[in-house]
Amino acid sequence: MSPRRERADAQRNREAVLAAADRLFAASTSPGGVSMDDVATAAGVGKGTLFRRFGDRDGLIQALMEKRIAPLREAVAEGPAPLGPDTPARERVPALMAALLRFKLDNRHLALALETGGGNSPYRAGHYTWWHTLLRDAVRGIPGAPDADFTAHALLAAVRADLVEHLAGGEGAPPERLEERLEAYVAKVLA
Amino acid sequence: MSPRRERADAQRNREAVLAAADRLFAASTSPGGVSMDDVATAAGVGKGTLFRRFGDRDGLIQALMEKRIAPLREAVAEGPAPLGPDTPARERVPALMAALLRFKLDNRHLALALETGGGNSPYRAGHYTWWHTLLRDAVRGIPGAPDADFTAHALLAAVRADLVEHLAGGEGAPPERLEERLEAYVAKVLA
DNA sequence: CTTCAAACGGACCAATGGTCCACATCCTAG
DNA sequence: CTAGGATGTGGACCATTGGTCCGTTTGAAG
Repeated sequence: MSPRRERADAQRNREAVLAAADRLFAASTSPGGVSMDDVATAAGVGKGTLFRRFGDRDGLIQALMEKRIAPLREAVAEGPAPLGPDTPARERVPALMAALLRFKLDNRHLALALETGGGNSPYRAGHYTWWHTLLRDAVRGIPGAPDADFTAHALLAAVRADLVEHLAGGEGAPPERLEERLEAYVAKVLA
Repeated sequence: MSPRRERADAQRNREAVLAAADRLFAASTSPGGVSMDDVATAAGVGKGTLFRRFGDRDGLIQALMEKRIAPLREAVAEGPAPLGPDTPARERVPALMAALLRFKLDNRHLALALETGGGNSPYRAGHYTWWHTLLRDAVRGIPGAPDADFTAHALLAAVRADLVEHLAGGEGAPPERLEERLEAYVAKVLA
């Protein structure tokens, strides 16, 4: 039952891999430009180690993402308003969306890697389900909003990594402008 | 200047490839399950021919898509209301969205292949740009709607192939239900 | 120090998108 | 009808990449 603490070298390697991967993804323009070999090499680790730890490419990216998003997740799960659970729905939904957008802006490379990564849709990732459930329940608390389940999906779609990348990266829209536009849009949906 | 008509065998082969590819994509659950080799073999054609004609995987998929969507495109560009250009914006936007959703439902495999295909985002495909411009201009005609450019992006995001697939395929939502939900959502956005 | 489960690393594998070019086929000029 | 150049063909070949395997090394418990 007691899973016997992680070996010291294992831990060191895990962190090295995570760090290297983060660096590489941030440096590359498109996630596809970073191969698992690259990551292993940059981390000074064999491929076997890499795969043993993270299972597959997707696992690595998810681990990376999880680490980065943890603070936000916590703020949402048990923090104060306007993100925490005690916030009135009307105020919380826009706040959640704004936070998500900001996160994706700040972590474009990772979000992109996660969402456009393998052939498997982002909709199966636990990540997505978590946000969807959260948002859906929040939307439910707003009278007059249409079907909460679908609305949550549609709202999340509006901040998908590649769209954000297209708007902020491809076209040169500054973050604030995007935030404004999203805010207005969300307001309209919840009106 | 006159590009000298396409050779007869070439045409025959092109059609064979298109047909085979369509069939294969329709049959496979995920687009990744269909390799270029598969297509070539199924079409009774060499790989060289395949690539000569369509350039690369993406080219093939785009050609396929183009063929399928042509009627809808035409109906929108020069047909009668509620899709054609003479439709009042208030009525046209929902109609466009409904038509797009239905199209994606009817061509799930293709839409999926196109949007989740290569590492390149769907946002660079001429396909997307066309719809976005169209929708943006239509939204502009509706007083009270927020920023038309962003709204168009957000609305299109709500009918992205993988989301549609997730809702209609993964969960078992019947098409009509989806259409209703989308309609209500769009109405809200344009209210 | 001994022991052994845990971890390592890199050679190896299979799949796949894409290229190349010797050869076949079509079309047209004469 | 024929010849010859343009166009098209096919499949061997290549490079890359995610992922596996297993003989060797290493950390840590006793």
